[in-house]
Amino acid sequence: VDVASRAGVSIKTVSRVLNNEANVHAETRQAVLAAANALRYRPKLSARSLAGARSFLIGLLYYAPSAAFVGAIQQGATARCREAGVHLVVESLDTAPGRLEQQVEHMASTLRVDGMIITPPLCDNTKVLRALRRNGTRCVLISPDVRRHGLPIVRMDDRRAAAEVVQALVALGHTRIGFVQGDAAQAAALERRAGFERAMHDAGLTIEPSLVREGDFTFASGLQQGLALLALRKPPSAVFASNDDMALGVLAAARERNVAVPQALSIVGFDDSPVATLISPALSSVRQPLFEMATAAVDLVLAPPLAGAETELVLPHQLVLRESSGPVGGAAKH
Amino acid sequence: VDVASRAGVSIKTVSRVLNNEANVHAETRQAVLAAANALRYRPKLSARSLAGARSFLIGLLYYAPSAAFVGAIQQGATARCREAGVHLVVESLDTAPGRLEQQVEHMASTLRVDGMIITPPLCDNTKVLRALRRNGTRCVLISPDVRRHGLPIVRMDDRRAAAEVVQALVALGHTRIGFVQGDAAQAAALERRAGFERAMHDAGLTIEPSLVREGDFTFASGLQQGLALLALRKPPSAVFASNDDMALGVLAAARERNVAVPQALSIVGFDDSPVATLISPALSSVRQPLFEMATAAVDLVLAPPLAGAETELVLPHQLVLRESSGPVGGAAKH
DNA sequence: CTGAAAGCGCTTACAG
DNA sequence: CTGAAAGCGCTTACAG
Repeated sequence: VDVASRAGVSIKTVSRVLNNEANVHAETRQAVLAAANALRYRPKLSARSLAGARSFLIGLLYYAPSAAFVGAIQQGATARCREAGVHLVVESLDTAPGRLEQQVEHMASTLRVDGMIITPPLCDNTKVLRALRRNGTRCVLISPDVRRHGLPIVRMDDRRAAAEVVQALVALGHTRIGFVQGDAAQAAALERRAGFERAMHDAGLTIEPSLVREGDFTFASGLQQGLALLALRKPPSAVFASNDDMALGVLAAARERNVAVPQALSIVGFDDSPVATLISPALSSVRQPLFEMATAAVDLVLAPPLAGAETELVLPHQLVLRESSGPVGGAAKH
Repeated sequence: VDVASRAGVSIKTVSRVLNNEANVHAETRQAVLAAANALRYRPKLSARSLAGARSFLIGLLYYAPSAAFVGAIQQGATARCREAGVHLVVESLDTAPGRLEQQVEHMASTLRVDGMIITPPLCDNTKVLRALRRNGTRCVLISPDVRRHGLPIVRMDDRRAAAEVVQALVALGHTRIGFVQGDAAQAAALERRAGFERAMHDAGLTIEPSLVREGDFTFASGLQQGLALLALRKPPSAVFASNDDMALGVLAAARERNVAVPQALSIVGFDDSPVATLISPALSSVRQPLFEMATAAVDLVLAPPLAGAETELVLPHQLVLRESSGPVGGAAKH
């Protein structure tokens, strides 16, 4: 009202200008802008939200995430939200009681976010997704295992990335390449394994069963399988671990057995977690485009409702070769 | 309105019941609750916010934080917010343009959060704090360097924690204890150094200048100072690095010089970052009570406005001794 | 291109 | 212990 009277127009015109609507005379627009500026006027979100169809709030849903994941995702999400003039509401579900749908339902119905970004493993929780759908909440899924939800999806190509790791190792002369698989309950673990197998096959290499080990994404399992691999009569010259935690386990195994890395054993991980550059030798790994995935997810949430219904965005990853991998039978360090 | 008519009362009474106000007849209360339940009624936050004095939103302000920090803080903050029935809005400021006050001002005036949790280094940014104060936003600071803001503060005792590290090393028989300081621009770095010096003094040990090195909290500086310490004519038997990144650098230095850890060199870090248990030997470190600090910060934000004005909460840390530290001249591993 | 009116769904301040 | 009225600050739907 103050802005309107100062600019000599109606509040409706102020609303139009501030919402960048069409059909406002250029001069009128300037006058309103000037008045708003002079008065340091800021529209109140709760009023806009109550009267209109949008809340200017985007939800980000976590369930027991790792610190590195939260850190990377949120950097992208908050940055994009700031640019888009919306705010990011972070919700993490209680891991104790297990009535997840109910928690989600309550959250969605009181808060009325414009859309919600769902991270693993919730993006594969049918009940949670159904509760959200019932509520009419627009959802975007990040890296779901299953892709038949009919919801917009943002992910990377785990299979291809894994294949590229193998190709890089082959290019360094490795032929005996060990593989440590992640938790088989997660599709990413199987995707990475499939990529490993495909690339080995494409390179004309046989996959020796004893070189393919089953871990569970933990450091302990990496250590255990690393020791097992090094104890083989003919150990591998390179090990590709399905994530960084396990790669660090393999590295610890090599240390324990006095196997030089990368001279006698190359190690490559997956995730490019912060720790990769906090150890020596720095760990070769696959950088997941988490920042970009989060950015894209915000865009999809904000996109016209029908536009992205079947969208599946596959963002480019990056293989980062550092000190932990090198030519087979490599020269001494440095 | 629907709930009111179903329960046969006025909307005002419904409001009273749902807000847990006093002065409602027990039977009336039950009837309203039953009606609300049957109708699956959920109060709409934007309407409550517009009409009332609260927004049910708490802001969490970051500026270029580390993934580990965000992960730990947010776990605590989101959990507590869920319990308190409020929502956490995460804002990270643009690191590029530098008009931080303006960004903060815009955010606070449009969103109208009930309060804001400010993390380092913003909690020491006078301009940001002033912009928030001008706006009337209730602030709680996490681990500020300066403590004269007249604002509620939540922190840990860095000095005491550092002293405890030294005491633990002394208890293991160490007398030649090296110290790697963090970035002197951060008060925590100086606090930890002060704690180191005090404990050395209290233990009756002299501080040899060559054993006290200046790092900057990075892995590279830890590596560099670690190498310098090990190159001394009489190297230390233990090194206390002011954070985990630098401790990992010292560990890398020990590896490079073939110094066994912890047999020939004990190493203790600070932060207890996720990586501490992802390496071998697992890193001894000081666990910051970040989860608890976040929880407490939410409580302070929600507390009666005047109550916590001068509050300073110092939460207990924990020294976690793992494999990287051991008795001086320790026996072989295992 | 512009505006007057109604209404979003709650809480507040007041009366009884 | 309960309720009728006004109002929070915007957008919507409509008229011109």
